[in-house]
Amino acid sequence: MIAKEVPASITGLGRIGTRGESGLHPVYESLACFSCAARKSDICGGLDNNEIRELASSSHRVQLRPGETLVWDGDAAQYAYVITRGALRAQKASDDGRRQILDFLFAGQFIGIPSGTTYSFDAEALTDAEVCRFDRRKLEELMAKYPAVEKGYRAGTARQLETAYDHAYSLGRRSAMERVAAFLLDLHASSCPKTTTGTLKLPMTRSDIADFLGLTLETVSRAFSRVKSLGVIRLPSAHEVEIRDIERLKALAATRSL
Amino acid sequence: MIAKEVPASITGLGRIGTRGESGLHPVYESLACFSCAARKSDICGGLDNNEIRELASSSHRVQLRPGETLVWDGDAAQYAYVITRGALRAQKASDDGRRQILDFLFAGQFIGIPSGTTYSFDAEALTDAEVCRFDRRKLEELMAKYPAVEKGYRAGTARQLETAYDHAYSLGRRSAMERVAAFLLDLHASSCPKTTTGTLKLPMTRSDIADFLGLTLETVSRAFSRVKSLGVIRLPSAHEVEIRDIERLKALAATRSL
DNA sequence: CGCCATGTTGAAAATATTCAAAGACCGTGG
DNA sequence: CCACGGTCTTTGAATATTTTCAACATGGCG
Repeated sequence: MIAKEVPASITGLGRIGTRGESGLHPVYESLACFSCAARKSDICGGLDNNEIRELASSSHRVQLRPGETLVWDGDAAQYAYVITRGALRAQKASDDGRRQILDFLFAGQFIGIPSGTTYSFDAEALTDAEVCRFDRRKLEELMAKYPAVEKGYRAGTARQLETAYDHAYSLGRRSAMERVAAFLLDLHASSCPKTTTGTLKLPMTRSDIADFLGLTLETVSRAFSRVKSLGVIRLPSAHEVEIRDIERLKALAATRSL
Repeated sequence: MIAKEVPASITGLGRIGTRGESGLHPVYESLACFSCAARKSDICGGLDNNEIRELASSSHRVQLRPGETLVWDGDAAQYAYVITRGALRAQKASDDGRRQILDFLFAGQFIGIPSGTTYSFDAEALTDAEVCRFDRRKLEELMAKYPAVEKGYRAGTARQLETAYDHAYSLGRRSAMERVAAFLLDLHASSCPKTTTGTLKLPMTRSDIADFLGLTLETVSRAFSRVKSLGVIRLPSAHEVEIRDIERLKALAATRSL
């Protein structure tokens, strides 16, 4: 399965007509970056509209279908990516079929920059998604040239480490109920898609959640039902969660019993 | 408890007499760095003997007693540290007394550099230990001036992330037996102290191991006994582990049953 | 020599998993 | 538009693993 690629420099909302066509009058040309969901992300956020042209000139938009794998754990890391649309999961898989999801990734987050030479996880699309692909060599040049990019990279890496450490605490020390409650709170605070009324739209399955929380899908489902029966959340559907009492949810996320 | 501090620039094995005295003839002056266990570490390893003087001039050696805390989770990160002797644990603690150890740290590893503004864990000495303290501001200057330092920092951070991801896999998806086996293999491959015959000298208690592996100390103790009874390790004492059959240990670390 | 922290082992209890079955949802094609 | 098939979710009951509670052993250190 080959992902579709479009140069970022000619992809943009300022254009009328189908994506990717060219030859229009320059006044209609608009950089995809200008309206990109990741415009304020760690990597792109530190550059002004002129500087970002340089970044865009060495980037391509890549389209992903649900289930499509963007990078493989252990592969040589030639590219770095910034997610511009949709959701992905970062995961470690073992040959006996077990899987640990490390994080769910949404627009603005980057993949593949910190590792020295190889990717340290699989990254797979949960939904239809779009990423902006950068050549890592070129990105290193840009980091050297624009300290803001370097700084953004560092901030992003620091956040990834922090996320990983909090996750380790959950996996090692929290009960199933606490993990599920904490998961919902994290999603709530993240850039996970939400309805206008604030209801979370979960792009992942119960099995994904289970593999993220170190549980089975049945245990996750039971915990969801339990939190619902306590009146703390509503479940309009299996993939929609309305948080009705965030304080009690916080209590559930930090209390060993119940 | 205040840790003792000694300027790194006048601490060294080339000196005769008590640590920290000054005024001797310059020919006896020897930089502590030259014989430092962390000389080849990520931060210091990229600098030559002349460049390292500049690094040393803004560093201090700090002595730690067992149980002493070097940095606190959430505190403003003014300093970065490189471990030069002994062992520390990096951990997350919650106010209800639960604790998750994120990593055991030995000579050469650094603490406190990636985070933007605050430390992301407690770092506490397991043994008598010594760390080399750097002002983070100064270190940032050095990173800008010497790309090798910057590169070492990135390599170190990438390794920390990789370690965290592998740990998440263990915590979320491995059985108690697998975790203990994998832990021993990791220690074996680490810079954890060993006897001349290769026997591991564990600087941590069963309780520390439990809090690292997301288990109870009883479960860890039972797993040690089990691996021992299988003839895969010997336990000359509770804190010494001799690996007798590393292939079978690897099998134990990757097999769900047993 | 004895004390206190640490480690080991056993039995009961709690938590999560496994196996199983039924229900809900989604997209497709008739 | 509805029926169909497959996937995902929920729930129940039995089982397995780990934890908890408890007792005893060990070992370092005054």
